[in-house]
Amino acid sequence: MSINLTSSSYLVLGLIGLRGPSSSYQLKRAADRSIGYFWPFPHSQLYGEPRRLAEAGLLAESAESGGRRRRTYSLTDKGREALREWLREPEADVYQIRDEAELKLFFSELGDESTVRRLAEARVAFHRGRLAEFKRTMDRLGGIPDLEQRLAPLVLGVRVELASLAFWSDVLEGGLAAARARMGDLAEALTD
Amino acid sequence: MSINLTSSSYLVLGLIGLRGPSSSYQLKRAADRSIGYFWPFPHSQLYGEPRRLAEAGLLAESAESGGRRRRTYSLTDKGREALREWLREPEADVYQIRDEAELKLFFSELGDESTVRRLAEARVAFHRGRLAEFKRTMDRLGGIPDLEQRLAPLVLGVRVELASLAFWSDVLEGGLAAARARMGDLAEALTD
DNA sequence: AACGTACCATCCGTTTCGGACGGTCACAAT
DNA sequence: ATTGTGACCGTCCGAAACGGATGGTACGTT
Repeated sequence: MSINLTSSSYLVLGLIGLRGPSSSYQLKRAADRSIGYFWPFPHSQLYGEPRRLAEAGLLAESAESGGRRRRTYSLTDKGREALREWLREPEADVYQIRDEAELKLFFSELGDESTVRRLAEARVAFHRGRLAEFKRTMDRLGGIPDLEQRLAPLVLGVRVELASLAFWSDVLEGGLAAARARMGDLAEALTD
Repeated sequence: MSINLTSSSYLVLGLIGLRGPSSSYQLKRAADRSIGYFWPFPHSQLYGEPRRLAEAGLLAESAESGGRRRRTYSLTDKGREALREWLREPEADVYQIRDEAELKLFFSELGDESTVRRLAEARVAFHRGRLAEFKRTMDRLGGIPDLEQRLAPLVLGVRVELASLAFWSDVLEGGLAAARARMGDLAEALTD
């Protein structure tokens, strides 16, 4: 009856904790607009995982209405407790960045001379796009009070995106050497 | 005979392109110290993928010596061409961040009041550690000339890590509101 | 000769992925 | 009334990724 919970399990539990009773589709929608940026999650998992959690007693499942095959899940006490326990632990095991652009950058000496410049152009546009998306979300949620926590990962996201954008802009303007020169003081950051 | 090449395929091709003929084990070593930071890659793939690429004619395979089951792979012309073509395309399909800490941050309102602070403490230490690692690598490679390209992803990594560290430090010092206030000017970045 | 340790390769059960497919509902145009 | 359309919704399944367990080799040290 006891299953092992992954970060993805907690994503599901947490989303339901924040939203209240939800169907898989609603979870997918909610994830796409928020935490999906920091934890990619294929929609098919949003159907499988809740079922697993329901079997383990962490969620309550209620099937529904006529032709619709929709199921609604809600947190049980056990589920809420599991979530709290996870949050009590400040450890975060998973931290992964997977960026094909950095792959191309690393191998750029195997291409021609325009490789880096063209890559930088594309990446400046890309990160601008992400920032614009983040801004839209922040503007949409900005007015609502007591949202500091849900906005927080977005704030971190913006700061990371600004750093990436600055890097690629520097590459575009002054090449790799410039991007390195404007890196900031590493030694200082380490001794504070 | 034609297989579909993933980013991971190009990681293998590229690594061999940079290093010259290499065994799987050498690739694993090389990846761990460099590009592995930006493209997680389980060691078992470093044995399977080259074989696949050899079957497709992109790598040449040479088995070796006595008891050792070691195989050495080198780029064929076809492999080198595939790599160049990939580099010619500035598009980068994959960009994923997967950070369990951001998950906990997003759901922090479901925990107790100390959740965010404790998380921030742990994360400051974590990102300091990553920066220290990056610094060691940069110092080790810093002296060698003509390494600008291979250092570049590391430079981006440092800049991103500095941004993350700054975010969590701000949270620690002034809470989420402070972290948001010191976010930098989003509108400005978007209009440049 | 025995030991320790780095080096090296494979296997295999499990999880994740993502796209294809198929169905339902509300509403509007015909 | 019928058809159309687009959003809504759920499942399946083959393929790929994952990562830990296992087991062997080379080589220097004691």
